[in-house]
Amino acid sequence: MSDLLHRLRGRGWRMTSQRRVVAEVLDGDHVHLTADEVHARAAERLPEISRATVYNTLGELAALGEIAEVSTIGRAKRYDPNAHHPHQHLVCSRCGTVRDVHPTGDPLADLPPAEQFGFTLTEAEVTYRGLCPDCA
Amino acid sequence: MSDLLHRLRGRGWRMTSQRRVVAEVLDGDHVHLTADEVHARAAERLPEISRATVYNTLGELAALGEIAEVSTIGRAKRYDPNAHHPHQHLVCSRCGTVRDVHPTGDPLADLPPAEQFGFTLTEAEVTYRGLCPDCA
DNA sequence: TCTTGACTTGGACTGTGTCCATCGTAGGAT
DNA sequence: ATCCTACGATGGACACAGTCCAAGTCAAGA
Repeated sequence: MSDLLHRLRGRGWRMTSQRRVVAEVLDGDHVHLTADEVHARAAERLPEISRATVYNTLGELAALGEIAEVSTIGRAKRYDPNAHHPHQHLVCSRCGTVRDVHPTGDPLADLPPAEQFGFTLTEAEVTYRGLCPDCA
Repeated sequence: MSDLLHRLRGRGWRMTSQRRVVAEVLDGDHVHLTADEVHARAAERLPEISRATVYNTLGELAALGEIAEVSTIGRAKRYDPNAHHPHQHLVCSRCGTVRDVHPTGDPLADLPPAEQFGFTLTEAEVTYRGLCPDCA
C-alpha cells in the first residue's frame, strides 16, 4: 500500500502517522471493515487515534476513489480497498459477512438508455444476498 | 392496497388502524419512503401513531416480503411497496432520489457457481448510481 | 528554525433505529 | 352484546453510526 501513500502525496496530502496507519490497516484484498473496525485496528498501533480522524480519512479516501464504500441494509458502512479492481459483493443476510465476487457481463450495459431517465450514470453496484455456509 | 390488507388478514394479522394507515401510505408505484417519511404521512391521518409502531410494521411487512428494503450508503433505509414486481434502482449520488428501473438480463444468472462460495443465493440487487438531471 | 495552515482531537450533537414496561384493543368466546 | 385476553401500540430511554466544532498540534515549505 505504499503505492497508495505515494499517490496521496502526489495529490498534495500531508502525510501524518494517523493517515499512514489507516492506509496500512486497509491493506490487502478481501478486506471489508467497518469504520469502527478500522479504528480498533488503527488504535492497536497508534492508541490515541480518534474516531473523527478515522472517519475523516476514510471519507477522503473514498472521495478520491482509492477505496469503495459498500452499501448495506441497516448496518454500518464497510470500506473496500480493492477499488481499482472491479468486482461485486456477496453478502450473508444473517451475519453480514462480505465476499468479493466477479459476475460475468457488465451490469452498466444492461440498462437501456430509455431506462436512464436523464441520469449521468457512474456506477452499477451488484449485491448478491443469501446465507453463507456457516449460517445456512 | 386492500389486496395487501386482505393477504395480511389471511396470515393471521390483527388489523389495527395503525397498520391500515401504514399500508395506505405505502400504496402506489415508485414510492420509496424512509421510515420517518412514512411516519410523517401516517401521522397526518392518525396523529398519535408512534415511531415504534411504524418501525415495527415496516419490519414485519419486509419480513413477509410485502415490501422491500432498499439499501443505501449512509442514508436511512427506504421502503419499496413494489416488491412483487422485480426491478432495480437508480439512485442519485447527490440528493438520494430513487427511481425504479428494469435492466435487461438476469443478474442472478451472471454469478457462476464457482463464485458462489457455498452461499444459498436468494437475491441479486443492482443499484445504478449517478447524478439525476436536477443535480447534474 | 520558523511559520502557517492543514490535520487531529475528544466531546457534544444528530439521525436512525431498537428495546421495554405499560396500556389499549381486535376479535374470538360466551 | 359483553367479556377476555393475547397481541399490538405507546413513548421514552437507550444504542449505534456518523458529523461537527473549537482548540491544540505538527508536517513541510520558506
